[in-house]
Amino acid sequence: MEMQSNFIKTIMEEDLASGKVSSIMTRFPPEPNAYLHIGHARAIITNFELAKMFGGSTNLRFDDTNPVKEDAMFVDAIIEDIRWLGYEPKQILFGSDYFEESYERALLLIRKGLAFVCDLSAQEMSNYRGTLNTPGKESPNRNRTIDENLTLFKAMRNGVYKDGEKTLRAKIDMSSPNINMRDPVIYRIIHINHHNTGNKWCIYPMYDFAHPLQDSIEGITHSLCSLEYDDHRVLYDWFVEKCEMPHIPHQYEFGRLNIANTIMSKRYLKQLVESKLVKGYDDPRMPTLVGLRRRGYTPNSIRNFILSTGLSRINSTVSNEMLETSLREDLKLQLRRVNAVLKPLKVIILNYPEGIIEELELPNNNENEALGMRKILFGKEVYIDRDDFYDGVPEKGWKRLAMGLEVRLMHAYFVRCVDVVRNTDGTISELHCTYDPETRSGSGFTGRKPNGNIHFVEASSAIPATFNLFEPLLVDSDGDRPLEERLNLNSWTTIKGFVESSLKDTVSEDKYQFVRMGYFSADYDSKKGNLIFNRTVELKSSYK
RNA sequence: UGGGCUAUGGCCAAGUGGUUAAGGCAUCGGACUUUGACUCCGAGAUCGGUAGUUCAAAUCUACCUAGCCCAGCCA
Repeated sequence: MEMQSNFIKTIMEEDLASGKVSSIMTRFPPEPNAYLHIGHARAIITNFELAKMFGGSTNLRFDDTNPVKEDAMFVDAIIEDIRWLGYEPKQILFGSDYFEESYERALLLIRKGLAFVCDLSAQEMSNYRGTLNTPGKESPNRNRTIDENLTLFKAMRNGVYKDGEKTLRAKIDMSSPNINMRDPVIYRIIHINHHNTGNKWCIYPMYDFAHPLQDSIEGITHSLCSLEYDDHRVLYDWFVEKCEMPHIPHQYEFGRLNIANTIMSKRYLKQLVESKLVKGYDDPRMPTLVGLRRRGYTPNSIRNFILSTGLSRINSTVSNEMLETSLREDLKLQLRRVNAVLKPLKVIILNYPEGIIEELELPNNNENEALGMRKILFGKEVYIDRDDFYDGVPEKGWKRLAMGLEVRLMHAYFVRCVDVVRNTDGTISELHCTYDPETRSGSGFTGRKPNGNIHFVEASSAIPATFNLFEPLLVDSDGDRPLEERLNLNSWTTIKGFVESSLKDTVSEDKYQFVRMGYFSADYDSKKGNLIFNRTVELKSSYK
């Protein structure tokens, strides 16, 4: 799938055409403090695809300027996720790689009289900032001499002060209607071990200061971020200019992508994991990339999904069906279409000879010959899905089995239900059917039409398997209701059934289309002798 | 009477003054079908509102309305 036209692509084309830039360089700048989710996928895919489209490249840069919130453990996880999606960063870098240069640029700002050391406490600074409707007041320390600022800032770096005791602030405009311009803090004091730089630093640059510098140093041409940074762009440009950065990057904002009924906030995902409502960040119900992967989503399906949603300056919410459609389309021609019975109902074929097992040949994927043929078994006892039998008189239009009706067991024979055997409590224990040898698939029989086609698994060779079926974690999209009330208590169902014998060597992450049932992927816990499949998505169905 | 951003069918989204406003998802018809799948046909918007500019506007202007973001020493 090609990336469709969007405003950023247009900007890049124009910049290239006008000579404003000679090549495209983008970056994906995650903060290493959480697992990546499908929302991040939009940023990753957009940055990489856009650069690739114009022959440019993309850096992965960990935005690790706040050691109190970040953790090295996420670094490897994020790299792994990006590679899984199929992208290779030109370079893997850290914001902390630039601490020395950031410091030098801060010194430059001070020397130019554009930054000062401020003694205000966090609370005082908040009071001085003013409000959305009223201008702020200037810090009493705003007019310190350049020499004094230099001395103080160096002392900050040297660990003379405690956390929060002083900050370095840009000197801009306390009455600006844009609050970001009201003398923003650019360095704060944090005495804590940093995952990369250890205890080398006790002052850390703020995002607004660090980011434009990082972009400039790396030669980023188009720095893409989300809409809420729109108000920060003027500050971004201010730092690039005032710090006299030789390369001038430009920031462009685009909207975030949300999926209906899916919450992606870190706080929420963490809450789900810590309260054990899910089994971890890679729980197949989670919108994390590790969760989607475990569920069975492919990198290509995620990429196509993201590209199909387009890109604009609107925070959009698309339905989950778009993601599901991408998965089906990706896998449709790639996978073997095999038989699995999720809710087994035994069928005895009364007139089929005892002790005979025959082999039936069929295509692995009737839309893709390249996948070849395989054999399945058929015998006197088979399993069909309970949902394929209607206990009673079905409405007309029913296209499966019921007492007295005849259906085709796909690629085998027509069978007619002649008896329903029940347990003492009235539930069905097994079905008795008869088959018609003349209706063997491939024989060219056209004498009559069956009442539908259902799949089956031969009983003696069937391999027991566990199936995990999922529903959304949330039951509705009413964001105003408390989370606890929105949780779907049936989001995970485990059932046991059978798969055809050809699946015996299935290994973790193997994927199949189970005929009429959907796309499934072998779970990480699946192993020979104990097959476990996650249902990634169901097949579409017009049956109500 | 703070600032910024946005507004095209149910959900996304092309479109940047000029034939019947792309496409995808969803929906509803119909054909086909050894997956109620797939595939194939067909159906639906006058572009937030109003008033202007123009021979001509979703595209320009003004005003209005609605939604989102901003007052971390978070990113």
